[in-house]
Formats: sequence, C-alpha cells, structure tokens
Amino acid sequence: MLDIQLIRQDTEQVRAALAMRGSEFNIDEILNADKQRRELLQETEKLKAHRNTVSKDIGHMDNDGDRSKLVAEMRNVGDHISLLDRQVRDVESKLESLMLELPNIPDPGTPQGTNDNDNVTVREVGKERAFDFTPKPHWDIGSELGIIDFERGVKLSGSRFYILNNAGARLQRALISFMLDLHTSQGYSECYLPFMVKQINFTAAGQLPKFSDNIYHDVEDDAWFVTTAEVPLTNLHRDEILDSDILPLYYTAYTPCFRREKVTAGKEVRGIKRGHQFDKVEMYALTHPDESYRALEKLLADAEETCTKLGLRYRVRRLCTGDLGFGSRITYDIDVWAPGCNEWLEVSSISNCGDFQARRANTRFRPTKGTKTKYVHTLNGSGLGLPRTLIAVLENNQQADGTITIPEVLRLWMSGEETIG
RNA sequence: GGAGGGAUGGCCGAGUGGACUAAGGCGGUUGUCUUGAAAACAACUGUGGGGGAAACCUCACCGGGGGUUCGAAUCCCUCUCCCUCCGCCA
Repeated sequence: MLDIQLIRQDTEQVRAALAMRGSEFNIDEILNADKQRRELLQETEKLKAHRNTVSKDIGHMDNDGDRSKLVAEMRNVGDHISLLDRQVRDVESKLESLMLELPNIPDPGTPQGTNDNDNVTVREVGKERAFDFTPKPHWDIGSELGIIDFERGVKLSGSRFYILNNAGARLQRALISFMLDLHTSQGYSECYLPFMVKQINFTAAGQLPKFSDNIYHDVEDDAWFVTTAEVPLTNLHRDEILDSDILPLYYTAYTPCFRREKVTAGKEVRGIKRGHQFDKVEMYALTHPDESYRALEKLLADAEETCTKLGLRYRVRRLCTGDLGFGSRITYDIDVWAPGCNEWLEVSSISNCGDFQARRANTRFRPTKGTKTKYVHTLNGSGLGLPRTLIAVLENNQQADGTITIPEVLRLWMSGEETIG
C-alpha cells in the first residue's frame, strides 16, 4: 500500500511513476474518496465532541424538564452521528479497496520497458559446459533413470503434477537441506511455517485482491494455500511494533508452493518447470528503511552463492518497469542455464518492497525511544526454486552414459553417493 | 464435535451504566538526594486518525464486528482465540 499522504501531496509524481508500469490507475477517484473521508470525519467528530460534553452534563443533572430536553436533543444528534458514521465507513472501505489495487512505485533506477524482453542483464557467471554429446532434457533423463514419473502424477492429480522417485526425490530433499543449511550459515533463521494461512495474509503480502485467480483456497475454513513462503513470512510480524535494535531480521523457510497457473500453456508445460505444486526455499528480510538496499544486495549475493556452490552457470537480470512484481520497487532475477531444454530458467526473484508490504501488514518499529513509529522495509528472494534447480542439476551434470554426477555439496545428504543411475 | 470458564495498557491486575480523564502494582524514562551506585521520593510513561505553522484541540480504540442507550470496559447479539473437562484422532 502506498502512503495516502504521498498521493495527496505529490500526486503527479505518483501518477507518472505508476504509469511506467504500463497500466492506468485511477488516482483521481482515490483523491476524491480521501477528501470526502476527511470532510465527513470533521463533521462527525465535531458532533461527537458535543455529545460527549452534553452527555457528561446530563449525568450530573436532576431529572427535570431541562434534562429531558437535552436527552431528546442528543437523541437527534446521535441519529445524525450514526448516519455520518455509516457514510464514513462506506467511503473508507471504498478508499481502502482502491488503495489495495495500487501497485508499488518502481525504484527510480528501474529500466524502462514493457515486458521481460526489456529486462537488463547485469552479469553472467560461469561458462557453458562443453558437451561431447547432445545433452538431454530433464524429462527424458527423469524417465530413463526412473526418477520422475509424469504419467502417475497426472493419474493422481491431473496435468502439471508429477512424482519424484528414489534418487529424484532424494536429490530434491538434499537440495532443500543444502539450501537451508547454507542460508542459516549466511545469517538467516530457519522457520517451519503453516502451508495454509488466512486470507488476510495474502492481502498484506500484496497477492490479494489482484491475484485471487492464482490461489487455491478452502472457503469454509478461510484456509489459503501458500503460493510462496513470502506470504506467511510477510505476516510473521503483522500488527507488531518492533524494537529497532532487533532489525534487520533475516528468515529462511522451506515450503511447498501452490499455484493455479491458469495463464500459461504449450511449451511451458513440458517437464517439471511449472507445476501447480512445487517446493521452494525462501529468504526474507525486515529492515530499517535506510538498510533495505544493502539487504537487497545481501539477498542477491546469498542466492548467487547457492548457484555457484552447485556449480551452475547463471545470469542476473534487473527487471524493467513493465515486468516488475506488484509489490516490488526493484527486482533482480537469477536464471540458471539448462543445456537439455536449452533455456535460461528463472530460479530466483529477489525484491525490495520498501514499506509497501509493511503498510499492508502494519509492521512497524520505533527508531529511537519516545519517537513515532515507522514502517519497516521488507525484502524477499527465492533461494532457490526447487524444480528448476533440480532441472539444472540434472541437465548440467548428465554424462554420455546416461548417469548423473551428483554435485559435491549435495553428497552429504545422498549417503556420499557420487552418481545417479 | 460437546459442556463450562476466560480475553482490560509493555506485564500483572481492579473495575456490572455517568469523575473511567481505566484504580493499584511491576517494569521503563527523567529528576531530587548521593563521590558513584543502590534505596527512597517525585513526575512522566499506549496506538492510530482528523484539524493546525505551532502550541494545542479533537475523535476512536478495554480480543474482533454489530447493537441497546443522552451516555458502554460495564448490558445484548455474534465471531475469533486461550484455558479446563469429555469425545475423536496422526
């Protein structure tokens, strides 16, 4: 959520900044509702102050004519107040829903652009491995080694579901453990989170109201399946006022992620790249506003370290204004190279959301004792998405004889095994 | 799932319709005293909104929402969460 005061004062800058995202937003309607709200508030509060004073006087009066005259008068004032209060409530809920639809303002340094073609590659790390045979895509590797079962996944749950077997399942588990341990050593505290959360968590994280299409949920129990650990992590300190000396807070968590993914089809469906259920290890930070850009670089460096430790070739891209996520001010993507399916796979998206989520989640801190509270800044980054990392590990480490060499950092969780197959 | 009991400020805890401007205590901050500390004493000690250049004024908030009333922490309805007991259960 943006600061309404900012919209009020720097209307044109806000309008211009949001326009860079490539869609129209109704700022005028917001300003209108805001003005209406304040006018109604002043009116109703004046009446309430009056009623409070008179009611107090009534309490001290004898039960005579004057008293009943005042009571009658206050009854009228009360009716007027409830009328105005109803109007205030209406305009406030209208204002709130409008505010919740507004995305974050892009960082001024964000490259201009309309879609992912305009994202800017910051650096490329690692060399492409020279194969003396044609590298296979992971769906062939997985089937041949019997470690990915597509048919039975579909039988159980429909398209976009698969089963990992034996070394496949174990390799994913090894990756999760490796990532969690690495992030812990990088200064994150690990947490195990609920995989279903209440709707309010999604609103606070900025996934609702806009992306309800993508979220599986059970209406009866207000149970919403997490689309990313970012959602519960954003809400860990919802409605809290933090002591400034505990900032920055760094968290890491493994969760499955559930997404409807209605939009894509065709080539995107092949293999395990984009399922309705996938695993992810997430990094998350809550920081002092002055520290969030430094924290962004930390998250990026920590995600990159995950790639280098696994020996993966990757590139870092800075997202353009048109590709930026709803709540983000600035986002880096990390893509790893997959030689079998012959494409860059996005394994991480690292964002500084500024105070956007903190406003929605009402997460504040007190800079120094006795001063007013301020909103923290929040950052999130995948560290990393599992299926795509698994794809990259399989495709990059395949051998001519069809076996897979297990990256050294993972062998600890693979009983010391060096190969699969 | 059933029955009963609860939810009050940073914490403990009093408060069953009008001085609640929420008692009292603990904790915290500042001050007095002291060489310093402790003790004692005193004052202050929540969040958010609106108006205002500011001083300041004002409104709301006693788990959430709604209602009754001139007036609600207090009465009514409803929801959530916690505790005790019973049932079921990995």
